Amino acid sequence: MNSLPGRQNVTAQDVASKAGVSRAVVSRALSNNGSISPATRARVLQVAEELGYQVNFLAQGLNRQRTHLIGVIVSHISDPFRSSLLDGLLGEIQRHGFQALVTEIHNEQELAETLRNFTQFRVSGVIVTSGKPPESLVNQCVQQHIPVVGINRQPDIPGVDYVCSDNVAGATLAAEQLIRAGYHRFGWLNTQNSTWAGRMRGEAFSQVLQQSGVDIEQNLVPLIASQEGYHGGFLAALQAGEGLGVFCANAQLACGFLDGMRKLGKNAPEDFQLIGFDNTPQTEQYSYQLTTLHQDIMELSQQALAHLLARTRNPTQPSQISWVKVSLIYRRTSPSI
Amino acid sequence: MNSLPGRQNVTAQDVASKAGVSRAVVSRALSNNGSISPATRARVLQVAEELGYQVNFLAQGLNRQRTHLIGVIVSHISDPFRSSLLDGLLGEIQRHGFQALVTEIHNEQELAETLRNFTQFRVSGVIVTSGKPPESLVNQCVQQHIPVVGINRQPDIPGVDYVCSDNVAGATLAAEQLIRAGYHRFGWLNTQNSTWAGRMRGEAFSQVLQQSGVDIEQNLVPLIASQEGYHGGFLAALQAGEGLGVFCANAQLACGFLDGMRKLGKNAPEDFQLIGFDNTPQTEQYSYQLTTLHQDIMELSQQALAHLLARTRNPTQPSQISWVKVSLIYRRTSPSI
DNA sequence: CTGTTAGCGCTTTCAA
DNA sequence: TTGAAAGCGCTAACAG
Repeated sequence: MNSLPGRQNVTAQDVASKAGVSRAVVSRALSNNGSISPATRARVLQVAEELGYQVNFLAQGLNRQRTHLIGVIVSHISDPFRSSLLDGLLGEIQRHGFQALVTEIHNEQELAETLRNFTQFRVSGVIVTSGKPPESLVNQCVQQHIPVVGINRQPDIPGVDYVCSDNVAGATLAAEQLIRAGYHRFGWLNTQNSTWAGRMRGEAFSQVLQQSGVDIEQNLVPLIASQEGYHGGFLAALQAGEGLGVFCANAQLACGFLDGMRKLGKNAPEDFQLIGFDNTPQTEQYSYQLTTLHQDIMELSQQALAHLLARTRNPTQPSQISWVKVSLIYRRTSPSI
Repeated sequence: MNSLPGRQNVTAQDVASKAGVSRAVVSRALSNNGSISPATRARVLQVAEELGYQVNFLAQGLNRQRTHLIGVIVSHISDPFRSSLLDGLLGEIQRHGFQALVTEIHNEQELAETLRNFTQFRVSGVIVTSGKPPESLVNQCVQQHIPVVGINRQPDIPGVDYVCSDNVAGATLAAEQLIRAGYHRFGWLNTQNSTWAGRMRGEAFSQVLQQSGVDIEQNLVPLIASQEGYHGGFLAALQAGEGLGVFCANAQLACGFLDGMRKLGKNAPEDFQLIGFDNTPQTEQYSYQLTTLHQDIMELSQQALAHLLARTRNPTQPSQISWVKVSLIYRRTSPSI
């Protein structure tokens, strides 16, 4: 062995020396970029292996002006849907040979800082699953040819691609199902400070009901939770009247609402019906069995990566937006008819 | 404005030129490292601000041989406890001014690759929440002075620090509570391929029972789930006999078990009692109200970071291990007496 | 096909 | 206190 014990790190130069070639050849051998004879290539690879050579990504990135890093902006990852989405995204990111730089934000200012930090690492792309990035910063990314894609965000920044679940289709399925179940009075459950996706679902629900002849002034009851998540839904149950067909903006609110109603001695589907959104693992559990709209996380993740890669190839192409199909999963709280 | 529109990126040289100083001075101004007169410092900072200068982390890292990145190895992040832990870790990592490189692994081989990739980015530290890193690779980290800390891992690699919830204390609390509740027959629910932490909880439970005079051959029933998570617990309920005081390795199994029992028409605490581990948000919900051992995620995360920082200062110190206190949260499935 | 060379952008001795 | 200069480790254009 000629690797000294205290040796910090083996570099391309070390490999070059031992293989009797120049640094450049080593670079070519490892990146199969630039011509090199199969024989030397093999020899270099062999030596690299022996020496346990690992490319220094910082040096590489500094040169290429780009790393194999993808920045992911998330929030509230202990929320089941969000952690499932992150799960899906990480899978796709890694499948494509990237590594994820994940930052959890708590407000828009952190989002801005994060975006800056990402560019300082010369990431290959940014995925935003939470918050709304300031347009000026996004433009800086665009200028630096760093693709940005938003998931379930309002698609309104030029140069950014979006992938969203088809909220309108989802709301339509929900409305139709509740009408089919014979309901004439409806509830729409959402938090006070809803995301864009949540609001969109509510508006579409209302619109479909109206188109079906429902007097929404009289017969569509807004149930506005003063806080997010399970607890918000639980408390909102106190506001709920009798015999509603309820559509809910997300799974956590829905589970909370269901439990809140149970505490009041009412249950679905006997006393009301309930359709949630997201189809998180919890909604399937025996104690909930919530009828819910399934968001296709695999598809969302795949589309997100596809957009990043496409825009890497063609940075100036017009903003793309894909709507991902949702499907209604019939369970106990609003059974199939 | 003298920043050209198509300008790729403003560098320290740009700032230096405009401020009429050398690159070196700019570096000093921004890192307050090396002496510099307050006046020039202020001027440089001012100019940097105007030009919107951002340090190139790749160049910086290449020089310093270290980035402000911390690698985090996770798995199954859609699991509630794991996503909560990741949440806590990200919070701590960011609070200390680092960014998280998160990789989800599915087997030990991916773990090894990930560890390599982390070192290729010259991370400041590695946190392992899943899997068991090969000792040889960890040693390479140690040699390169990259601190490694394991969370809830078996503490057996020299040079690695560990932070673990106090499983023995938890199991003891559970055993005592079930005994206090008057049980003479007990169940221990775990998955077939358990983590080290899970096994440890089971062994401690058994031991405490034995010390309390329970004939564990006769009266400690092992309930071994053939799969992980909620579903595993659900199916395991079929094996469960009557009138057991059950302790369970984690929250997901416990929720599944509870639901499985309910499906069989049995409920806690009437027909059996159940104590889980983890205190995930779900265990608190109205439909579960699971008595459970709380893992202090904030503390786990803080200790993990503390170890990383300590070892950064003193890379060769002996392996440290901190046991984090757990507490029993009394809820319906095994009420306080 | 291979080697030489000139950087990528920053930090850090070492003199001045 | 400041500047010059030597890298950190790698890539890519250009000759040979």
